[in-house]
Amino acid sequence: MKPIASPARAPDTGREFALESFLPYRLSVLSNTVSDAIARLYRDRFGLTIPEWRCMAVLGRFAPCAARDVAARTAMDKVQVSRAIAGLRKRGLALQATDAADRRRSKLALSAAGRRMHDEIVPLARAAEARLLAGLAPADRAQLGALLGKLQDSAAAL
Amino acid sequence: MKPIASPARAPDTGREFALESFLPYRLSVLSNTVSDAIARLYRDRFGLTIPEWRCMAVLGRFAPCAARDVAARTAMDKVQVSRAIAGLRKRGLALQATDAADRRRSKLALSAAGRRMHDEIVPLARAAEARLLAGLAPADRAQLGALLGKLQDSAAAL
DNA sequence: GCAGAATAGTTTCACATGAAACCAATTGCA
DNA sequence: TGCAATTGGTTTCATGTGAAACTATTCTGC
Repeated sequence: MKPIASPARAPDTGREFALESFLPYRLSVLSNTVSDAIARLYRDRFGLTIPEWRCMAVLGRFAPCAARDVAARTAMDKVQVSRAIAGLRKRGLALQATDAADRRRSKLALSAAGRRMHDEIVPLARAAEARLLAGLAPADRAQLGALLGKLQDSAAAL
Repeated sequence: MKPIASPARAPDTGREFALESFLPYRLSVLSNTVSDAIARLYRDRFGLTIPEWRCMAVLGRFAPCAARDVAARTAMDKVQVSRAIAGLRKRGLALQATDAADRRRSKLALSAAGRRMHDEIVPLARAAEARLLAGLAPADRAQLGALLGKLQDSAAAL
């Protein structure tokens, strides 16, 4: 039997359960395919993991802010954020200070080197996204965004 | 600062990089949200992991077949399949024999108990999918399927 | 027909990841 | 005021996961 190139999209007969057209499965496969490609880019060119990149993206836009704010904006938990920030700091890409107003909190920001890397990655990330969307007409893209939003709301309510 | 309930979908200004509207990020968050909900269902009610459920779904439809066929149809690698099948066998849900025509290959199938569990899960899985799609008109659903297909093709080509 | 390459599947090992424990600081309220 | 509960963040520990090694079998081509 030949390997199956990409998840087939056969119509479901109703009687048999067709995994390949089951939405949770399709989302998982798609997300993994995309994440693998993106992760390779960040890793090979910049030595970053996806959690590190997410933190960098948030700090690039909202610094200075606390780790809990980064967590809220990246859909990661505080442990993931703590480790990702530790990784960025170890390479001199992020800076951490304690917030004087509330000494439990940290004040996080990108270093100059981190900002440079961030500014270098952003266009590459946009380009990868553009390749992903290349086959879609502008109206399709808008529709896609709306549909993903609705699905996210339904999924959160499950 | 308040926690952010679900990934916001603010329009991108172009200058700043908006993680929350970055397609790979949105797909990852959505897929994780859905997978978590689905995984909880399988685990709490049936003690199955998602890889185990995927194998069960494929065996329910295509048995008897070899592990490599299961791998091709589930987008998992052979290690994941091996472990998932081991888990199913340990609980008497799957049966394994060696293929007489090619003694490297295995002949996998569901046991009677495995078939019963499968037939019990399928309607629940369909119901969960239906809840996920509840907010979408039939035309939207068709459109969603088409868009996910195009994205999958582009992503595989990255 | 046999030596080397390829394939199917399992196991091992090292590392990543998540849950829970933990420390420090702040808040709430009796 | 003071002390229990909460919050922010890190660390520990136990488990899950992936890459590579390994075994067994079959294919290839000389």
